[in-house]
Amino acid sequence: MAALVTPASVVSELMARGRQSAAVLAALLQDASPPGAPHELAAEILRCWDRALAALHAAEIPPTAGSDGPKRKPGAATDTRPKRRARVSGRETAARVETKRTVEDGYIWRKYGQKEILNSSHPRLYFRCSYKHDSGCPATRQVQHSDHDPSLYVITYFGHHTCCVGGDTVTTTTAAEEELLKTPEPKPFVIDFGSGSGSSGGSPPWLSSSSSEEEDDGRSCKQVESTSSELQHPAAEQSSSADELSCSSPAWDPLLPVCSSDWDYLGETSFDYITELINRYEIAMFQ
DNA sequence: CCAATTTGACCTTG
DNA sequence: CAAGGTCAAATTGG
Repeated sequence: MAALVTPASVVSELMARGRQSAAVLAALLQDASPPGAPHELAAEILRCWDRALAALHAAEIPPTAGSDGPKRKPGAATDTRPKRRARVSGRETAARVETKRTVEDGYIWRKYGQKEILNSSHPRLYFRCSYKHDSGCPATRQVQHSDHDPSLYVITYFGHHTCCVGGDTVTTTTAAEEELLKTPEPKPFVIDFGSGSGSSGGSPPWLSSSSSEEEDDGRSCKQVESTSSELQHPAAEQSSSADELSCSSPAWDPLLPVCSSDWDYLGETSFDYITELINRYEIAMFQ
């Protein structure tokens, strides 16, 4: 695994980091300034990262056996079930998030399973993008109580959204979610990005759909990953106004000129640029 | 009636 | 073979 360091993997990781930095930036902006152009710009940057990552992964993962390659003998048993997907763990990049509530990430999730996990006292819930069938969106996520801190939920994202719904078009929240979204108090959350592969399927946390008792209840967000810990700052509680946020803007066009031109502009310096912005906000907020 | 969730069974991987 | 991931029929709610 670690042996293979291909240019593509490096790019992928760098892009993932950039995307996550953008997420931090968006969160910081949300807390540091009133709604406006900076927010929109941050959101667009975020989506650009998402799209780029999705495109990159589409190119990386050949469509060959990627889909449902039923290795199984067709007439096995009596079931009429057409096919089953191989498990994805370990193969795809995953972004892990620990949160005290079900984070809204701009996507509509549909629960498709629940499983008791061996070394965990709580079941794991399985969600996939509601647009899986419409758009073939491969994004999935798993939600589970944290073992160490039962008040935390560990959300793991797999795959990237290809449904173009992220962030703005939708905001169908379930009743349970709306309850959750009513928790207005801003609390600090920790974002710690990095990790080897952490290209999150949609970390701008905000929409989800579920009603299971296992999944929702906290308030603040705490995104945790493995590598760096330098990106820890108090920031906005981001999900409480998710619906207004996402509904207000027209459907985002992933190919808006601002994206492509900004890409060219940012180029190699984007990380430094974002880092500098983050540092500035960090300094400002700690003063 | 339609759509989302629940839940048990099935399938793949290690 | 056990554990984890996914499917889809049944159930439930709007």
